[in-house]
Amino acid sequence: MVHNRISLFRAEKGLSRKELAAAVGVNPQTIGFIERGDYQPSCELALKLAQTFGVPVEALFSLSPFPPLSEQLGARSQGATNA
Amino acid sequence: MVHNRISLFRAEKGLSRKELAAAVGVNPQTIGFIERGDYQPSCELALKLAQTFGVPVEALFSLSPFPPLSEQLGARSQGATNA
DNA sequence: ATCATTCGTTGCGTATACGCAATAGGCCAT
DNA sequence: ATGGCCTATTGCGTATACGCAACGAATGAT
Repeated sequence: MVHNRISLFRAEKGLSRKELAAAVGVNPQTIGFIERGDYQPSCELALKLAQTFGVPVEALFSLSPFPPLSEQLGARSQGATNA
Repeated sequence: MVHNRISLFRAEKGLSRKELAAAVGVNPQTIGFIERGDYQPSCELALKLAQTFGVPVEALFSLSPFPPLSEQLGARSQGATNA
């Protein structure tokens, strides 16, 4: 299964699904389906999405689950990676 | 259209299509179809291929054509990038 | 209370990614 | 000359990615 962080990046850019869909040339529903994992994109769409957000494909899609943002940004209080 | 450099990396690793197919869990014909652009892989397969070769997806697949190896490796004699 | 925007979902259609089996040609052994 | 390995291709089947239209619900602005 493929995990993705599209909604995260979309939120950061302040884009609606409609806008993101227009940017990569698909239907807004398609973005929704992909975001919630109903289906995974083609390689081409993955490249376009990564290009739109200015990140590598691996930052958007992954074969293993993404860590929560708190962990990745170096949270201290709850004791994660750097205990 | 999506361009790819699978055959290049496969040649470097000395893998047959059968072996590469086994490594990523598809049929050997599927590798052949993808290599010659008959169809493009899913995002999941692209991730697995990139993982197998130890490169980012963008090194394997691209929305724009890949430059010839000679150019990328800094050829001098025929006058390319660094004239 | 209306209206716009966003999102979730469902249904139906088409294109295509993939599996599997079969065939055929090139090349390199023996 | 036979046999293996690699590759190309074709045909047929299924799963799924996508388009499009429609509807319902939630939010926010006026």
